[in-house]
Amino acid sequence: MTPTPAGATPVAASRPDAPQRRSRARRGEGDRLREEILAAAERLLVETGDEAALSIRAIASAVGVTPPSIYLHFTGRTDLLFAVCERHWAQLSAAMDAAAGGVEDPVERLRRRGEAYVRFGLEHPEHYRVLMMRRPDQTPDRFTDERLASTAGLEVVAADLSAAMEAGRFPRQDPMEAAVLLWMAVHGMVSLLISKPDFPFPPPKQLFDHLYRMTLAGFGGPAS
Amino acid sequence: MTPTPAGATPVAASRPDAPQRRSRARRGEGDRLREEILAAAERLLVETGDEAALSIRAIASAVGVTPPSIYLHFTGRTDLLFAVCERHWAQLSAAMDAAAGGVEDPVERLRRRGEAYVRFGLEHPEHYRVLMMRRPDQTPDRFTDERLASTAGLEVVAADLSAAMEAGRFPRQDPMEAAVLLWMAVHGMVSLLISKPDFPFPPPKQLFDHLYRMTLAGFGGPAS
DNA sequence: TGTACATCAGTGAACGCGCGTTCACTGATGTAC
DNA sequence: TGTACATCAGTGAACGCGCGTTCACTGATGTAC
Repeated sequence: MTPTPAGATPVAASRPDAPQRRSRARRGEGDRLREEILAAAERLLVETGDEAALSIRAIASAVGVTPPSIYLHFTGRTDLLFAVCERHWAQLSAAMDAAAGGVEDPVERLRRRGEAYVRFGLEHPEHYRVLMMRRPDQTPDRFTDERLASTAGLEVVAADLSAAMEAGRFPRQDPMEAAVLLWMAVHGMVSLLISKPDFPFPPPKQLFDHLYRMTLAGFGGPAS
Repeated sequence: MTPTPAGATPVAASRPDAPQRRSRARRGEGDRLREEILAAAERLLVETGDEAALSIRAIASAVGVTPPSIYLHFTGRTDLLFAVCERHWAQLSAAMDAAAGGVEDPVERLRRRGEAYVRFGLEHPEHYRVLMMRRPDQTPDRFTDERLASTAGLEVVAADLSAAMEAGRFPRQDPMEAAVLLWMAVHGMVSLLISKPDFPFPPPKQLFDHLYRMTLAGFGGPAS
């Protein structure tokens, strides 16, 4: 994911295929290992699709290093796990911002953010599971409240909803609460599709269109 | 949960407080242990709120029996775990049926079923997690498709939606797909409330009312 | 330019833990005679 | 009514596993003199 940091002079620098030998970092470059650990953990998460596969030993062996080395950069497994999560949060909200970028119409902005949210979830199911579906006692406190709200983009959504209400495109109501409901709707869609992949759901695109009609465009008149 | 089966003559029969000693079952009553195991597992699930607490050893000790005894009635941990789940499915759909029982108006029926669904989820968060949020590879095949659909009550919801459409109370659309969307909406609400209990959500009742307005009652006109 | 030395990136071996599962067994219970 | 015996509900001890984490260590790298 992250490109190899510049200055990695050694020849056999961590090839993802043969993670057997790893060249020791040079004097000031101890942090190189930290990045490699995070990258390997990320890769393991994607490949196995199971957060449980991120054991200290598995990660160490994926990097080509012994387990104790992990502790040079992380205080323990939990710390490492959340360092990985940290990146996912940024990705999700960045994906939504990118999708809405440059669009003026507030309803269309909402639609695009919703689509991006669903797409992120379906394309990174295990990331989404860690972010949004984890047991709360396995989620650190700093990943709640404002952090969570900004990741889901609640303020932005509420602002677009307000604009839509101003323009008479959406019935007047508490924009923040409506934003939460929209969040719950897309979350329900993503998490159910992730957890029950064998259930004969309609295709995601069709579902999302229908959801959009039922919650946003459908207001004020029957669906087509 | 289940009452002690009749004929349990022994004096110190499994008191939930002091599960130390357990009287051996009489000759034909080997199945008594099976029930006690299931009850203990259920109790552990509720008390700890963590499915991971249901280890063979923990359950055995809760019953007052040694670990190998479990294998007299279950082929392994997985088998036992899903035997416990089996009961939750029945509970969820029974709760919804009870809530809608005797109500004629289809929209009101939908509302009551939705409320019951949310209530079940919030009152039994760990049950709900096992039922609906588990990794698919940790859920047995027999818990998908028709089973899942009937637990969520999709057919009944679709029927009520059809009736509501007939009566002009809801815009015409594919009732089964709309039922799936309503399922996703309540699921999103329940699962997010469960996974992020510290997030400053509005109170569940208010959320559900708003959700109901946005999806069902809100169609055809602005919310109050 | 050469050498002693501090620093720093890691290693190797081991710890204790709880887990699911197995196997050979025991001892109370009921039944056949 | 009394006794040998088959049955059945469990037990006790142990297995191998992967885990997170620790501790004392090594050996290459750069720096001071």
